[in-house]
Amino acid sequence: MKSPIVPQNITGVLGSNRDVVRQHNLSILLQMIHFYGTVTRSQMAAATGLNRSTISDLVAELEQLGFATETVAASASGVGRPSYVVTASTKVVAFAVHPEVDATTVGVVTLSGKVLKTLRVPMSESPTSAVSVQTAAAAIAELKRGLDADQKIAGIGVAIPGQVRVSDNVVRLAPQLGWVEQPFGSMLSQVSGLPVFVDNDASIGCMAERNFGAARGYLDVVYLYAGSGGIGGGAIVNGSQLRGASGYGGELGHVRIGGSNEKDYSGLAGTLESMVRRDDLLHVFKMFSATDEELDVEIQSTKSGEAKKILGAQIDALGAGISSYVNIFNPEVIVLAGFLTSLFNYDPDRLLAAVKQGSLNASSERVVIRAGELGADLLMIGSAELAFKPLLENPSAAALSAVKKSR
Amino acid sequence: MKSPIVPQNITGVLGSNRDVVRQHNLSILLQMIHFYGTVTRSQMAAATGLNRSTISDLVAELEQLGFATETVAASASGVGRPSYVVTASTKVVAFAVHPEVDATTVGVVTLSGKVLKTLRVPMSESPTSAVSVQTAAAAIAELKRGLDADQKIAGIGVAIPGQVRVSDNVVRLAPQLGWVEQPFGSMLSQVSGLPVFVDNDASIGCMAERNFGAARGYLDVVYLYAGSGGIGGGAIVNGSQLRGASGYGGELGHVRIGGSNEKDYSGLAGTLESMVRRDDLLHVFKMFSATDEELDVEIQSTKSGEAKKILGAQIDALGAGISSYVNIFNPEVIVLAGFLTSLFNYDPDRLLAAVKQGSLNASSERVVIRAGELGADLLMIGSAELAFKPLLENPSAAALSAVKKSR
DNA sequence: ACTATATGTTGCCTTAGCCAACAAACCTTT
DNA sequence: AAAGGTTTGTTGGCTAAGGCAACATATAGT
Repeated sequence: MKSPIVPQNITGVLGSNRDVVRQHNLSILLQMIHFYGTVTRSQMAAATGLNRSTISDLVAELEQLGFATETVAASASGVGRPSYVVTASTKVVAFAVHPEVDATTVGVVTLSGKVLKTLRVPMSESPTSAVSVQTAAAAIAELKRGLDADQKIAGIGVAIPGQVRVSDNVVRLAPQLGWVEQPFGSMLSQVSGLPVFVDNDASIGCMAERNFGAARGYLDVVYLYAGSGGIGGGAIVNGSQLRGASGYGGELGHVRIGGSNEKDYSGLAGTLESMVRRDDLLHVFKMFSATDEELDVEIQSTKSGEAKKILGAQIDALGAGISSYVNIFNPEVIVLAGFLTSLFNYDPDRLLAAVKQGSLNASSERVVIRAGELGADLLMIGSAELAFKPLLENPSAAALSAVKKSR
Repeated sequence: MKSPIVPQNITGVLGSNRDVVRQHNLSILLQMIHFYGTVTRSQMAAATGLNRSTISDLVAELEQLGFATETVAASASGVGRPSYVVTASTKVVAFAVHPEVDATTVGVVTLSGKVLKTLRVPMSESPTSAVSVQTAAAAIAELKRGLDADQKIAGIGVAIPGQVRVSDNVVRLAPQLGWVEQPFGSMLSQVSGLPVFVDNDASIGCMAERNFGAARGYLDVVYLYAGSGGIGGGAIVNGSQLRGASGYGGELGHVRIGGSNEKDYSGLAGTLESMVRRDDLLHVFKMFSATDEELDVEIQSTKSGEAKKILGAQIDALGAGISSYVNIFNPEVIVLAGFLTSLFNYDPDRLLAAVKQGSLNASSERVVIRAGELGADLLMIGSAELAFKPLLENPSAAALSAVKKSR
């Protein structure tokens, strides 16, 4: 979208006034307690540069809004009067939804970042979007029953294995699920009565690892996830998520890295996804399906020459792909997830060598490759973040839904 | 660099106070007149949402700082009292420096975006960094003599054909010039007594096209420039320049797109730069050296079958590269510069087809490919922007140097 | 117990931007 | 030419968010 060149502030307006200052400061403090879990008032003052009295006032407002809780310091450590400890409220929650071919997973996550509960609803066949919406809505209703009456709901975040137009929450294409142009967001919003935020699963994973996991606090991150459905990616550029004009950015699996004519799940030839395939490994190990853990055991213990050959080729291809991303993004850290972790662990030196070989010296000299940390909670935490985002950006304007108890 | 997850504001501090508001508003208004040249006070009020009286006050401060000039409307158009017209001062200038193998170009650019004068100093041999610094300093001294005594200098911006560590203005590697680890910024700063800002030429070109040229106002841009020294690139992600952790980001020419073993100027195989080579075209046209204009004439008028074959292959390779960038960045616009413009114009349909073929449908559906607009002034304007940036971000704290007239 | 240190609280102050009324400059209509 | 309508600039006073300084409070060390 065309827009003024001048940077806008958080309100989307160019000018700042006192209201914007207040909003910004509330937002900063709420983000601090959200991301770090527990922060003392003195830490807040030090980090923000704001006056003690101002912090006091702001925290009081956050508490009144129901987002924060103040407690006296549990254990006093150090000289001086102990500072109050501020914690994110457990009374504010968001739902997370993750539709897959064989199951739809739904969870409740608190503003304090804790996954309260997850429900995995197995599917006998790949669900249509309508079925998936019904399934999700039912699971959410079920989870709602487990909430207290005084809890507030920020909304629903949805992680889709496919391309999502973020502006209106439409799934453009999810090859595995067979969805094309499905307005998942409005469908689920209609049924649930809650605000819904939809995004690509790998983008969500990237953001979650940046906010709470292996890439925590880094400003420039490349994230690669590989599962049975192919390779997805995400990137953090200068601290903000790479989205692109419509939200389709970060498709790092669909980048051409070789001359091969082998096609990937989206029909593109010679891409990273076409050369690093989970199915090829399952095949050589004669497995029909396997969890990442089961596959990892096979990979790390294999004695098969053919398996070693395939692993080597996949590591080289992954290295070539990563080296391109090193040249493009000059990231500080590259986070690998899914079975890419197994490839990395199988022969880290070979992967690093392949990366070095394909990238410019200066760009690659300080880059770190590591595995994702969030495991099973990754997409639950990440999807919930989508719903928390508006609240974090403007706490005093947040419109939360109450939990209506069914009688 | 590791940092708090919470977004910082323009001061680099987390908290906002009244000073920050003032700084932000001054910055916004100065950016408006800088980028748009001439803005009325009523336009400012409409764009920023600030009150008329506030705009009046802010503009008065900018005028007092010497950055803006207010004039009564030249031609009144429309009902109502005509609004004052605010213009960027021509009294504030920056120098631009562009070292190349065969020449060093130096220019003066005003805050209003006008290139006052350029000096091209031809070189008999590729200059060392020391020689280049001396040449640039001499040219700057020469240009200074043409300035008025009441003009102020913001600094010097330098565009380097190579990788630059932006944090300390060190040229890490400039293959054509043969420079390795040259602290060009501090060297030139020492000699000239002015603040110096160094960056990669393609990154600067990208930023210039975004601020003043073909990508003006877009939030997501991919820029590709090809000259005799290879292919450089840049990207704008969500409105801000892709820099990477150390400033080496955006090396879009060094991304592997094919299985070829042909190496590029940085020794990497199968990259875009290795497959789209200006030299190959010069060779087929039996030219030893040529300007982009001369080469373009040959390209558009050639009847040679071999030339057509090479052109076709290069267009396909360029299309493959662009399609990767479409998948990665989901940009709104792709700007081509240097002789890539000629490739595009030779057969736009073929290039577009190659891009479509290699990219995901959703990502490529709205992307526009166009030629750069800024021509010869590109790097002068862009480099000067580097020097203007601190001033634009914090007008009231800007420390400008006076023009000391030699007697 | 006393001191040093760090943090919370309180009341007052400063100031950027807002507001409303009025003035000024333009266009249109009579 | 005068009157009315419209838009913008100017002025004086107002509002409120954050700073400040003094004091209160809670810890550690001696």
